[in-house]
Amino acid sequence: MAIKERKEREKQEMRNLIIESATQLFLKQGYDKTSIRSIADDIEYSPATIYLYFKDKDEIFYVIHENAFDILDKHLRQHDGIADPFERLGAIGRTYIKFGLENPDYYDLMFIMRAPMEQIKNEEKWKAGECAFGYLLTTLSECLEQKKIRPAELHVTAIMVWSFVHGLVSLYVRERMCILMMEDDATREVLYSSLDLFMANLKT
Amino acid sequence: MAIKERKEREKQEMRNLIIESATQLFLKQGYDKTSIRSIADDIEYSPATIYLYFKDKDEIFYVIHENAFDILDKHLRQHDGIADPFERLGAIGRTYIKFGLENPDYYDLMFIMRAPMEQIKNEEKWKAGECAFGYLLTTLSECLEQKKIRPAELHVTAIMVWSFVHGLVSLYVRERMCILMMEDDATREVLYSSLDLFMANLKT
DNA sequence: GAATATAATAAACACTGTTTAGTAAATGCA
DNA sequence: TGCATTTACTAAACAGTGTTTATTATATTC
Repeated sequence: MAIKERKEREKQEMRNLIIESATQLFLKQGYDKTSIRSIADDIEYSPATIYLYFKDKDEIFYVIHENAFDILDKHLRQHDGIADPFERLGAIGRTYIKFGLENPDYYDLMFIMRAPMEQIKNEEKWKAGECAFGYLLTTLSECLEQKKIRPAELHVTAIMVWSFVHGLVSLYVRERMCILMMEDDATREVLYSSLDLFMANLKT
Repeated sequence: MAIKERKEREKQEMRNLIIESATQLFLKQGYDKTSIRSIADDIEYSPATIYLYFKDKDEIFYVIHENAFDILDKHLRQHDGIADPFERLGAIGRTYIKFGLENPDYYDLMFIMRAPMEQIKNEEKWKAGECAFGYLLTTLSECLEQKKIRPAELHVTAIMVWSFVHGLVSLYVRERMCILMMEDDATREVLYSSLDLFMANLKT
């Protein structure tokens, strides 16, 4: 019965085709403008076909969402080698911000958008997200252990750090940094200087 | 020619009627579900009539957006009496967070949503927003003058502070704090503890 | 080869924001 | 007062959206 396996493979290939097209369109023109019909056009199938492979639009973007978390995770883990946890924390922070500025659409989908949240709240609660957040927790608990930062409850510290970098990126991504009335390059410099100041304040 | 004045008044009344209805619907069911047709239904006029008073949906929500900034501004200014700028800063922070948690839809419209941003970028650049941000700048420059906080460039410091509180509120409002896997009350407590920790780190 | 299961789609449904063409009432002027 | 003009309003349409249903053509099973 190799036919069933082939069918399964073909089904997965079709799902991949849809995800690839959706990702490409999404990164090119954003979530709202990526309609089911535009994906269907792109892969040269009818819109209804897409619903044979995905429950709804959210399910498609939940897969992209998961992929984005994998990419961020790879970026952050590249600092695993840094022995000093405080230095590692700084590197993670810079990389997080860099990821957000360079992949605003991914960042939006992961941490700002409301759309595919129904999926996220179910499933293995934040699977991918827990991973990156877990990495922050481990790094911070090392910092606390070695008294590199002010003693405080681990989760409170983690939320403080995450909120700060998320605030930086999300205000930038959603164009609220225009209040600075600076050129884009100057604005980005303020962001990174702001991270340096934050880290200086954090240090014991 | 009192007729012209009456007509002008009636026009303004109609605009107010639309805004009131839109605000009420928006706060009850959010931006996306507040359609032009639902507003029209509510005020018992045809959808096309609304377009005689507002250019498009964005223009309606830009007015609500402005009103929301007025409300936030009033909340923040209530701490004008606090003489010590560092204490005042803490009070402003708490009030900012409280406003966000208690008015998530207003907060969303003001600092997260993409929708009525076209309007904001034009007009008297951030008029209302500059006001609240300006208040933060004054308070922080007093803190710097009196050496209550670590010396640093004013705008860098302001962005650090704003990003942090915005991060807190926006992660909460867009339901990313569920990563803590805590009850809502406990999560809110973490937020406020996180503010306390941030302020402690900020202090010289 | 006939019966069944699978894959794909055209067309429709119920929405959305917005525009256009046409109607009825209020106003300005003689 | 009577007529022309401006104003206020709307029904209907347009071009989209996500999603569902009924139907057709193909592939698989027996």
